[in-house]
Amino acid sequence: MPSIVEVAKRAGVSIATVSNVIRGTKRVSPALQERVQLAIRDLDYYPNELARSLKVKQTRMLVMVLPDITNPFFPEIIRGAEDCAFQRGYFLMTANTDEQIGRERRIVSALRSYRVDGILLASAPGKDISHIESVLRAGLSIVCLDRTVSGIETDAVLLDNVRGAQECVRHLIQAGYRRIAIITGPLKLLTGRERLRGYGDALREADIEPDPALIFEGDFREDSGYRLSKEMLRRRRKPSAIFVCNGVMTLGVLKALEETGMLCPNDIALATFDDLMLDHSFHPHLTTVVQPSYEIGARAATILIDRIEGKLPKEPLVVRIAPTLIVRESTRPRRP
Amino acid sequence: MPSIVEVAKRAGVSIATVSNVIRGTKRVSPALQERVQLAIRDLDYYPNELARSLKVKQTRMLVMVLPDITNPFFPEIIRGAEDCAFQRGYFLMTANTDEQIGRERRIVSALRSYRVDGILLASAPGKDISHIESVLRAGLSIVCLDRTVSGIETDAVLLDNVRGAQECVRHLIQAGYRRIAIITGPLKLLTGRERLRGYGDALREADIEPDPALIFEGDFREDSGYRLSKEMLRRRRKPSAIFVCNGVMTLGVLKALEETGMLCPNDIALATFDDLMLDHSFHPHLTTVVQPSYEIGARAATILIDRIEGKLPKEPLVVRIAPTLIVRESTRPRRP
DNA sequence: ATCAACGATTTAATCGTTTAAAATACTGTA
DNA sequence: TACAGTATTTTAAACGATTAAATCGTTGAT
Repeated sequence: MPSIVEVAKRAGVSIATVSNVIRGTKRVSPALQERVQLAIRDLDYYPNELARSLKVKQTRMLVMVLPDITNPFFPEIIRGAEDCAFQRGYFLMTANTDEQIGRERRIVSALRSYRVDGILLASAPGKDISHIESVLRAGLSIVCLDRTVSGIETDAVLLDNVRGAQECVRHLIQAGYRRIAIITGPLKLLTGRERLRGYGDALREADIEPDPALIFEGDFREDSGYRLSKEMLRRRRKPSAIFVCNGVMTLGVLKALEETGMLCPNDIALATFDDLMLDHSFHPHLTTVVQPSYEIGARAATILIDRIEGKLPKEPLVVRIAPTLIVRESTRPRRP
Repeated sequence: MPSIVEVAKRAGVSIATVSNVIRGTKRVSPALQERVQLAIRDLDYYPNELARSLKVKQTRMLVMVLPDITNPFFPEIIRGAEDCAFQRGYFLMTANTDEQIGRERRIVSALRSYRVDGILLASAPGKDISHIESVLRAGLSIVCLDRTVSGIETDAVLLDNVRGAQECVRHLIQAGYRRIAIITGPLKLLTGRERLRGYGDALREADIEPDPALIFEGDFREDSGYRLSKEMLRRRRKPSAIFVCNGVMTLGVLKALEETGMLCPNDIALATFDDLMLDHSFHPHLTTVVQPSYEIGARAATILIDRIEGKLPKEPLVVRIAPTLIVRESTRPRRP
């Protein structure tokens, strides 16, 4: 790999001149520009970003750290962030923690050593968050995504979970359902707690006292959706509707329904978070709280870059994005 | 961010000593080791990987460049590669090209400037592949994944597409289907062509002449599955089975089936590539050619790292991974 | 003709590491 | 006590860029 000195030599100029024509920092005469460009072509020269970053102390590199890349909810977020980053001259990549706080630590440490300019983080649950604290103290910018890291104040882009859940459950109630079960996310996750809160709010609003026997704590993975709904369908007093707090768990619920031979919405109604692609294939179509994923990603990247470039006031900025409720057949109004 | 000189100062030693205790390159006395470690703790020092990489000319950074992060086929590949990379002391991230060769160019160029050690590439289709050629000439290692870049010789990990398709179609024939339609991938992609070939092979093997009217070229996206199957179901002479060449297109096919009111497998049989999660929710369960995605990723990363470390002979290494056919209800044997 | 003023170019210091080579400290032996 | 031979530590030169400061040429005014 040729370096700037080889380009300079070949063009018969100093390395400063080469640098200036590449970056356009200073005027250089057309004649020299020409020669330098030619040398660059000839040698197939690509500036060494490591050296540049070392000198100017910024890498223009952003990384999104995600807990579970197999959750189809995330890819659109990536695209939104990527597009935004590119527009503003940054480069975005993705890393994956598998919901393990240990891996998250490792990755964040590595990113710190690589001196990336900023991190978009959907943190894995866990109590030891010292890696985040220390990286923040070191001056790296972090924007939280989808979930916050509890006990830490940063910029964040979050869904308005309470409202999303509330509207959805409210809709179920209006459609005539009363015994509404919920399969929540992990309650150590903000997302999990907030959606549960929205559920409770909607019930109380309609003077229904939330029944602890109808609240099932899942973990956002398919299997917990399967297990928990299996369990609830085994009970004598079954719910008339289930509200599932994310799309992946819903896959498990569908499997359980099928196995128990229950039909939706006649035997039981179903509403869910996250619009996976399965609304096309599963019959009936599911009533869903849809998150504007692309927008969430784009928004988070915007804030991150603004923060990096010092365009934001000191106080952490927390943005809540509104979800949309899409009503489909799986919650058809109940015949009285 | 403190640098090595600050650590050295605080510990009262030279920077060389600090470097030596961090990297363990040379013996240093326990006393000094102690002092240095302490200084590192106190200052919360993280070595600057940019400086290190600049000096030693390697970054230990690998990047997987994917065409479509929303295709659920890829995430497991990422995990396989990630695990392998980590084990061997590398760091892996992901970038996304959105199937646009232009974006791929940009990303690959950026990676080149960042001096990453290697790239795992599932290339976007396109004729201008000069960016790949030039990056290879520069000595960067690339392992192709899922698809090759036509006209270029590199290491590659590919599915045995011909065999996968062939076995699947053979199974359809044995189950009594004769008019078997195929929805292929884009034929400019190796994957697309090979699966079509397997389809043809299986038919001819059974003395059935492939009927051009039953061959539909899709693009691996959901919409093409929908459109093409809509079209084929409008025909007077319908096929008795459809073989769909990837999972995402199958979602479209299912939607079309539902809209036209056709039932599977009674009205039409269905077999597909890629086990998306939908086998739980869609009834009946689909006969599927399953790719061992995790293994593909792990294998590709292994080869990449071996190549980087010079453990491989010069000739490009091309590995074919065998898929597995899982027979489910969607291809139930036909009643004669 | 002289010289100030300006524009174009080069020189050289710097970023934070690694690592050969030099310097220093320590050991045991004669 | 002196010294060879190690073991440990330090010095200093890279790596490949950026950029302030110095230098070099031109112009144009006097």
